[in-house]
Amino acid sequence: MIEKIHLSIMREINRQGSLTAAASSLNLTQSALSHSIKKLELQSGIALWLKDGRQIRLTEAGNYLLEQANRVLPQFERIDETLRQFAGNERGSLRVGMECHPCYQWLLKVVQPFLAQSPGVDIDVKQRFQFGGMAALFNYDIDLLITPDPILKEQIMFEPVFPYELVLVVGQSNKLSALTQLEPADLTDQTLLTYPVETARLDIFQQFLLPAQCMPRLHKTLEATDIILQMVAANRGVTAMPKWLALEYAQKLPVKALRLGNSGINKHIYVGYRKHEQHNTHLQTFIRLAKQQASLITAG
Amino acid sequence: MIEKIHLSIMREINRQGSLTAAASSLNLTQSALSHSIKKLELQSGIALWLKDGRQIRLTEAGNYLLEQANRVLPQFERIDETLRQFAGNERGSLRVGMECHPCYQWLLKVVQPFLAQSPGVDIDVKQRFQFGGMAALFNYDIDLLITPDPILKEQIMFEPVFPYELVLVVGQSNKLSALTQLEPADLTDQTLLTYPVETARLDIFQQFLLPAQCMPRLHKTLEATDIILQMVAANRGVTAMPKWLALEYAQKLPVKALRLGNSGINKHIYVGYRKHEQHNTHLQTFIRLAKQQASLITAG
DNA sequence: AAAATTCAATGAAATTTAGTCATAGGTAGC
DNA sequence: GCTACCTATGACTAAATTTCATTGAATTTT
Repeated sequence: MIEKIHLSIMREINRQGSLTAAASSLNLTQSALSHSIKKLELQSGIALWLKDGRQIRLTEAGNYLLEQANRVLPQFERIDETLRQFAGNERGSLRVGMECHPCYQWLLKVVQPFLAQSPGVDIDVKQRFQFGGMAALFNYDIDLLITPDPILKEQIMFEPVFPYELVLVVGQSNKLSALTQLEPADLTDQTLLTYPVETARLDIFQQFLLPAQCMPRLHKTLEATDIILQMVAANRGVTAMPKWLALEYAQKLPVKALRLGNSGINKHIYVGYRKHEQHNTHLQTFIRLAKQQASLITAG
Repeated sequence: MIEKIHLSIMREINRQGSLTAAASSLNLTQSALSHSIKKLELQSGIALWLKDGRQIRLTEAGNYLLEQANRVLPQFERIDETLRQFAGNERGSLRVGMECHPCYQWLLKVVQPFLAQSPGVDIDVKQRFQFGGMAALFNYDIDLLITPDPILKEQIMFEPVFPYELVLVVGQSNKLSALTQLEPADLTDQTLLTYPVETARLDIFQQFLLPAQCMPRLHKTLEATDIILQMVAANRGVTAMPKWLALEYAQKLPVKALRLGNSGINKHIYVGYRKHEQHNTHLQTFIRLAKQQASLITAG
């Protein structure tokens, strides 16, 4: 069986033109090389060199093997180089899971500087999970989970990244837009638009409507944030979203952000990761950039 | 540095799902494999597997290396297979040199059965030599030389392949076509068409005209046999070629073959090869087929 | 033409490397 | 909690690679 060293020998003898020179270039004695090639030819059952006196000429088979050496060896060299990059943390990938639909715009603002800073590191964003984000984190389907609802577990570390207030967004022609602050009962004759996830994961239900045993007149689900906002602007319904995002939309569309309850619904976005990976450089770089971006938003 | 064995280990652990199974599949003990991978991870300075209890999961770097293993190892397997073919004489190439222009048609009839019989062996035909066919043979530019003029040398073996008579081909409207046999003087008012080689290599000069101190009225050279024959048919000149080839053309064109001198010019085509390669299977196969084809022609 | 130099091959010895054995510590399943 | 199975580890061993010392042959130099 041909080994890598055999390919190296073929290439080096060809490059150097003599056994002695090839040997020293391979950090071997001439004797070792002589033994090696003899064994190789014996094992493969075929002459690779024609030796006339001290002249060395490749046989056909030898020439073939040389070609292969020049083809295969660079592949090993690239593997070595890439592995060195992995070891030096210059290469890798970060699989980010998102359980926070409206955070997508913000995530984009984190990904950009991250990619610029770590040229060898790829980012993959997943938004659909068969058994939820936590399971995906456990199963190594993702490395980082962005969620407003951390679940405390022994193995998983959660860090708050930025605080936000959940507000209700209504169209300017909606009668509610006259108010500055809402009570649960205000929604009973409204159409509520949300992402298509279980109500258990919608804070507008969990923290606002259900405690007061109120329900909206109608609950419709939509995939795309932009479309939801268009609907709200047309007064076809109302929706809940982080205040910072609502304010962004309010600049472009005739919508208004209203506080939910007396003191508002205040939450945090968290990032979670497997505890034993807390020293993963890429992970921490990402979190640092995420916090940085978050502070820009909350400040603005 | 990554070695082939490391790639094999990556692939086998992935295939088998456990160290123990991979070890036995590699004909190693579990211990040996454990030692190996530990050393590999230590040397490359990077974890390739995450081991949680008895579960094994690849790290990113490990996954990368696995991909490379699945890409590179098959290349080794192909090299091994090809080398085995070389060793079993099922593969190789034969570089044939030709110093006999009209033999080309005949060569094609030899090449065809050869390629069919030896699927792994390529044939390369060379017709132009910087320093002549013998030098090419010496320099390993060709393995076999087909020539009507063997030069006896210590290192080179020549074998006659088939006898032929050199005849003059004239157009049917040529006045010579009335004769059955020619004397040198008959050509003094003719245009002689030959291949563009030195007259020293043209038997019509060496063996017929020059001994009688005769010369044709005009000597024109042409590259292509077919064109020469067209010219002869149009009575624009005469040419010399082996009788068997002349007869083939006589069936398609209005030309006639005439004997040169009393008993004709009788020659042989020879094949020459380096003496120490007399046991080269492909060479001997080729020569056998060549003789076979020759006997078909001389019989017909 | 002789001498000196360079190169490759070889056998024996030495060294390094890889592999085995025996064993211990865990985890998963019953 | 028991059993079966898997991995890790240290000491030992076998095998392989490499070196050393030497020889013979081919080139080059003198």
